[in-house]
Amino acid sequence: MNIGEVSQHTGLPPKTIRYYEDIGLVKPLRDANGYRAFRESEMHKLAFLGRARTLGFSIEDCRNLLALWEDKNRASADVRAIAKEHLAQIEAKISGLQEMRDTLSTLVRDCAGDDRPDCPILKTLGTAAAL
Amino acid sequence: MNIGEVSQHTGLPPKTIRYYEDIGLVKPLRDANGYRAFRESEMHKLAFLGRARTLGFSIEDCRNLLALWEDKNRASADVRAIAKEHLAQIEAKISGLQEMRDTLSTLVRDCAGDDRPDCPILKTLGTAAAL
DNA sequence: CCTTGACCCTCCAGCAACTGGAACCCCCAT
DNA sequence: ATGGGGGTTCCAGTTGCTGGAGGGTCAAGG
Repeated sequence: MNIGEVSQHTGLPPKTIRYYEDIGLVKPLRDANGYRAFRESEMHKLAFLGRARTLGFSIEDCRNLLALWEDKNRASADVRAIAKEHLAQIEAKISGLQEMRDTLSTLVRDCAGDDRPDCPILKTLGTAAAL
Repeated sequence: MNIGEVSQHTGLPPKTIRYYEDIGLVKPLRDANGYRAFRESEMHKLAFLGRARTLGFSIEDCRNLLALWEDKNRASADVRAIAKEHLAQIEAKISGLQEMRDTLSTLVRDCAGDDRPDCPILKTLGTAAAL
């Protein structure tokens, strides 16, 4: 399978697939002409990676998850630990963003948004320690 | 004021302050010895920047907000537009993360997390199209 | 006067995870 | 042979800093 076909099947752009090869996540064979030749198994790995990435796992997490995926003797606890840690990070990120959102939406609500120069948003950014 | 003092007052690391000068957000004077000499106004700008950044505004947004802040004739509508746009992006990010969280927490919940190799997390990553 | 330590300076490299572009090769159809 | 749509490599840029090397400056203490 050429890179284009793999790209279609996995939804990953060719650039990304090449990048994943660069950093050692997949190791496709090569045709005589130098084209990458992906086996089914490589494609499945890439699909796996795509899904793990949409769940927000870092590349390093993906590398570990992939190794566990390939390891028939792995303990599910290992996988779970990675996922839990990641989940905690996501939750932290969510609450950080929610705080931002709350502050910002208050500011936006209080801002007339007209032609006058008076603006609570700038006022807050200029003086508030309450951020 | 030297950079260290400004750093203390604003909470921004010196490296960051130098970086902000690099990209033209502040323009401190220089002492004879080459040290940056910040005026009050520069420090206020940096404090402003720090707060805008904790609200998640991009550097480019900050640049615009700063210009508006300095412009006594600005219309609050301009500021509000930037803030609203940013708010929308934050909300998009939050809901993306919430989706991740929901999927992940289901997976983590369903994973025994013991010594056995059977793991619903890897199973899902390996096969699910439902991501 | 010299040293020590805490400042400060510049410049270069690197992080994450790609993405864009240049310059080139390859293969098939017309 | 020519055109178009693959593929290849390598280099640079993105965002917003951060770390480190290698060096100058300043104030205090011996």
